[in-house]
Amino acid sequence: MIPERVVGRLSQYRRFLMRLKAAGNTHVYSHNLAEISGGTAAQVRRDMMTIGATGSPTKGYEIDVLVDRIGQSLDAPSGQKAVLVGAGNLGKALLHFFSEGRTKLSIAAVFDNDPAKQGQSMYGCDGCICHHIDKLEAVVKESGADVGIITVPSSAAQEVADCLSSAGVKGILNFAPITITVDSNIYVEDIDMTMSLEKVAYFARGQVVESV
Amino acid sequence: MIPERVVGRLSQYRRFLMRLKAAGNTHVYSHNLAEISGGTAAQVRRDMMTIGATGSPTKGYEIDVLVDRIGQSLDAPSGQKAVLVGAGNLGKALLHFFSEGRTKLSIAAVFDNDPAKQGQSMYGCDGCICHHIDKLEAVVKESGADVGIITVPSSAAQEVADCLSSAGVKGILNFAPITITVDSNIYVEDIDMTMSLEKVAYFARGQVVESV
DNA sequence: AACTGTGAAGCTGTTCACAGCG
DNA sequence: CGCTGTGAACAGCTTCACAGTT
Repeated sequence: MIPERVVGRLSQYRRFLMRLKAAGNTHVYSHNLAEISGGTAAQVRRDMMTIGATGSPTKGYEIDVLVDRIGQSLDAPSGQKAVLVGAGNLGKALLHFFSEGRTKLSIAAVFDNDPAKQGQSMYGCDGCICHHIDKLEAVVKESGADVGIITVPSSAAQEVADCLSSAGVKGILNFAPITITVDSNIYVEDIDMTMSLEKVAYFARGQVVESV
Repeated sequence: MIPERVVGRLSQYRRFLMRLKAAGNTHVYSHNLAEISGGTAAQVRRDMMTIGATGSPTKGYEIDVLVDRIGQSLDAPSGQKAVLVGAGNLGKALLHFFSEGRTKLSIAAVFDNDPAKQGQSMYGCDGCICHHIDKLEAVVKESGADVGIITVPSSAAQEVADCLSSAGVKGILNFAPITITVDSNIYVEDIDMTMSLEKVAYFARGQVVESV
């Protein structure tokens, strides 16, 4: 089991590697990866150790091999599905984001309470249509999705989390700026934009960052 | 200077406190705050120590006092302004998000390259209109904004970062899934949704989390 | 010479544990 | 009693430093 921080960085590395590869490169050095991840070369090498990837002192790491190794470490071999609840601006934005995903992870279905949105086909969701939330459990079970994404307003977030939980998802990505409580065997990751903005605002002020 | 993690938690605490207050409460215990922040009571008390807040053994912390203290620690006394670049779905979602902000932080202006969006008035932005990016430097300087939010596609993110940088912002909240490089005295916070999703997907699989 | 792989050291943030208090 | 405030112990991650490799 890979530590959370490492998983995050591996995800970053991979995206960068794809980009490098597309640009025609075949190898990278640890310090290249360090640059984009905001870490050090030593840290990158540690991460490589964690997933058992190795490189050569002269050439660095071979991109194809590395991407493969990261995939073996992070991806479900047979693919993985997520459902998105909340088809507002944020939900739509995410569909666009994730649809460029060449990974083994796809959005299987979209749900929303708004009758006007139901039946609408959603970009990025394999031409699927937007369902009423009543269908959540059925769709999750049928599709075998194990990840839920919450992009509904705070007021509805807990309720949606409960639905997802009883539908059987194992992980939740929560965008509502509120703490949702679910069974402890479900992994919850919060993206709290308000918090991030307040952090930036704080550090943008006066705080001089040390330059070496 | 408060550590990054602490700033994040303080932001969370405050939001929860506002909610408690609205519900008619006057006091909280450290363990209440621990619950919503996913930490321990000891950690909450440490955080309180960091900002010099104190409570009483019998009543806990007084909400009004605490909110005030957090404000003194995090907020710019005279308010702070941010500009948002990229008025797509994500940008619009953020405007809605942040417009409920009762804090001292507001979105002063929105920019987008799309001529169809220019001149359009944007919800949540004080009735302001969407500007062409050419105006960025001028608007930033005039409004005194010191935070920039990047919600443009990856391909344009670095360019926007450069504009923001030379316009003089001191902090950037970057939603593009790519590492932007700017002068080291600018604080950059990345919100990498793809990474978060991949994390959730990873931990949703097989990984049994310890229950106490 | 420049990079990888890694034991060991170092840090930073977290938690323990307990004195003090209302 | 149950909670706060805090020195001290702890844990996990990060970085150092250097041997090994090509």
